[in-house]
Amino acid sequence: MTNYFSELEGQVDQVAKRLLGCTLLRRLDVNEIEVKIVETEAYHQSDTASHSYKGITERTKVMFGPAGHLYVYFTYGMHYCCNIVTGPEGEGSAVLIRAVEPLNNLELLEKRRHRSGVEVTNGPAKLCQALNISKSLNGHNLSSSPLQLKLNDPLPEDEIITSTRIGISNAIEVPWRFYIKDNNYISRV
DNA sequence: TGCCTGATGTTCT
DNA sequence: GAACATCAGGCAC
Repeated sequence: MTNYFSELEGQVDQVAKRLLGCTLLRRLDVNEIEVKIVETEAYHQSDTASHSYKGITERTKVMFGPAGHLYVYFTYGMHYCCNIVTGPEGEGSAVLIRAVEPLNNLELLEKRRHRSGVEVTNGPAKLCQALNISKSLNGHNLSSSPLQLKLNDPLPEDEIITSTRIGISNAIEVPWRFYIKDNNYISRV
């Protein structure tokens, strides 16, 4: 039996697509929150826009670790973003979770965000705030509580839209952003 | 409705 | 010392 996350060890852009439609289980106190991943972006060490491009540092070492772990970084002085580490150990690749769709406990998430509707989780820093993901979860193994990844059946190709990434200044032409067709929670069109 | 900018800290040069 | 995988509020149109 191979590792539960052996599917995450493939090409990072393929894994980014594979993660669409999968479920994240977040345990907050007594609540078990489920969200569906609806938008992702792939990052790889061969790619100038990636944190791992310049090699292993104290910050990026998690990206070079085994697949199925969480890479959380702090940015712009006030925001956290979370990535799922992919690829074989020693390769610096990860998938940024850009947007999720809440499947339960919506009121709790709205309360945490002081916002309602799609504004609760339609951005990488927004979903981290909603799910209380911060640096303490950096390097966390996603096969265990309090944050677990459930691999659902892969989505059919025609449900997935591919585009270039957003919010970055390098390698903006690389088409490594993926999202679910006709979903309200994607961050920008 | 849509652009512009301030907030704010970590990381790297 | 500058850049940064962002967000939300404010102001102009």
